[in-house]
Amino acid sequence: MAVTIRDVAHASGVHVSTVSRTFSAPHMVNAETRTRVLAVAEKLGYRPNRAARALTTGRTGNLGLIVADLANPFFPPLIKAAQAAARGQDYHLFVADTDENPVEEQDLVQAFSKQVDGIVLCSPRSSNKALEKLAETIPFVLVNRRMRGVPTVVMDVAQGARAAMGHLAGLGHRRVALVAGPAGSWTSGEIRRAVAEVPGLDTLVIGPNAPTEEGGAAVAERVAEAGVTGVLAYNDLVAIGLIEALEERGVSVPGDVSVIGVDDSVTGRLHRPKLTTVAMPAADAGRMAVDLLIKSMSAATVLETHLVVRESTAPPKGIP
Amino acid sequence: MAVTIRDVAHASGVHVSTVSRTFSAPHMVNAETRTRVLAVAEKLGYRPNRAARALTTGRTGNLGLIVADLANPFFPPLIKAAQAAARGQDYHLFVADTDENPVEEQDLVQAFSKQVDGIVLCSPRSSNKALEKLAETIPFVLVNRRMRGVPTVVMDVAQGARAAMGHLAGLGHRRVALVAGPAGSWTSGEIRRAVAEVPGLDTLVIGPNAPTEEGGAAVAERVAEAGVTGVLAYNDLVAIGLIEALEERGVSVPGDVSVIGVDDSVTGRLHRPKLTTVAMPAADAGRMAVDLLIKSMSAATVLETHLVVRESTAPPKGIP
DNA sequence: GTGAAAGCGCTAACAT
DNA sequence: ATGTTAGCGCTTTCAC
Repeated sequence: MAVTIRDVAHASGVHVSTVSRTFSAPHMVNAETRTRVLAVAEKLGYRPNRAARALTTGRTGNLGLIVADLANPFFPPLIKAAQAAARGQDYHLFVADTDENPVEEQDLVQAFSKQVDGIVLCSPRSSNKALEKLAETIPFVLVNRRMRGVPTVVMDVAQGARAAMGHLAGLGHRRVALVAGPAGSWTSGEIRRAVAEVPGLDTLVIGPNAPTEEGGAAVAERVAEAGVTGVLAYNDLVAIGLIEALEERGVSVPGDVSVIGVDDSVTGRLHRPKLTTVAMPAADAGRMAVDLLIKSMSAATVLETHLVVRESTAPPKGIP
Repeated sequence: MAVTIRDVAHASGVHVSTVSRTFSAPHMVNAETRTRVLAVAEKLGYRPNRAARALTTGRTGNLGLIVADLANPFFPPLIKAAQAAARGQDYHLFVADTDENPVEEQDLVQAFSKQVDGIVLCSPRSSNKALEKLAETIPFVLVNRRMRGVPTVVMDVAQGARAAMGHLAGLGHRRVALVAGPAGSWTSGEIRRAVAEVPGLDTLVIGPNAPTEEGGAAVAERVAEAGVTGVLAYNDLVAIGLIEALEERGVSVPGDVSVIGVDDSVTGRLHRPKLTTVAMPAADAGRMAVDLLIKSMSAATVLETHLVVRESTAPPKGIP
């Protein structure tokens, strides 16, 4: 068994509460007692048990971040930024991956719920109903999913999608395809809705598809046979998978078919041909989500009051 | 405040211990009491508090995994495999990123230590001495770092590095460079040692360097001026950064300089020219590390006994 | 099969 | 400034 607060108390001849205070409210304990306790603690290798502390204080000092797929290059920049924001406010950030599985997603929220103070849920795949239930359990912030009553950070992908389709139209394309993302994805829905509004384009929607290279490769056949000359893919991975599979079939990109991705990931930048893509402010989203989470967790927002001096007050009589 | 075991006990007219048993030892409670308790718990939305449970049982059901940089494509496959292995044995896996910072690394181990049952520490950057101290706190398994007394999974990168240098020698290269990795990296040390043994090659060692594209790009000048015709880079990211920076300077790859990476990451496969690289069994490492960790945590390994029948036993007298 | 009670490691009033 | 006491939510003897 590890060394506890009690061992330290014994060894330094003070009470447990004094040891406790030495760590959580140092200014409340006599300087020389403090140094003695600290020395003993150091010698014994004492480490406060944060889980036990959380039991009384209700605060763990941890945040959770849940993503659909860590291997998707969209997420690392978001995670890194979230982490930096968390560290800057003295929180630790723990990450988990749902493998695109809604059940696992809900399970992970539960698993996190008593060990973190709040959760950032990125691109959730669960239904709104399921998310609403979870929201009662623990504070969370959603990224790329809009939901009534839950703090949210979304990226205006609709605007990007319209720009992408506009770019294709401007190049002279008329018959194009949208290779959509997975079923539970809010982003994919946004893109679908957005492209429907772009005039002058005959848009075939293909999907839902897995948000991976495999997902893109799997629809290459249909894209090649559909007679489209332009494609907007759900994300860079899908775009790349599609491009590679098209070229295997002798369809050249962008010679025969133009392809646009979404995310502006490192992967897309390194691919050849260099991928035209819709840039997503992932790092900003990560940072803001954490800031929002921490803000939403603070017990109450304190609004300033100010004194309005009118005519009901005056110096007491006798004071000129 | 969330609903606790006590609320459920009250509402279902039994004692807390019965509710506790309903969840942690269902067979010890009467079937109809159990269904009643379960129904009430469901209605109230009761969730066992795993942190509180951990306080008495000493078991959290969580594992931690710490990596130097989530954005390095080497890690996601490792993490995914580790996660699958953990889920398969009913553990949750929480991931954290140290940003290549040894202090942060130690800090994270501490932060994890009371909320997980064990930690997989991948490519640690801390000193052996620091790691030894941490190893007393909590069970952990090291990946790509060898240390006395700590379970370890390492990849035989030395053999891969020799093969890489052999490949260059076979192609006729004589003056080559090793672009090494960061200071704390065991892998980088292994590679350095390995390449020193390869005969017939005049090897310039450049480093330590950051294990990123920037790290590779930063040494392009030196590589170009060193008059080497072949390079082994610490990893794929460094190799790619180097290649891009060389080509910007008009040095063609592999026309003027051959470059080899390490990791066989997705990123390397998608880059053009397609990267020659040393494949690392990252997924295997992730899976094995988790298996090893769980095995090392089990209180004791139980060895089978068997009965050896010799001559000291016989039927009782009177039984023919 | 279920209840009573102690205790996991820690913090937070309340005393002194 | 320090000690006392009562829990936080849960499990686990020990009785009955």
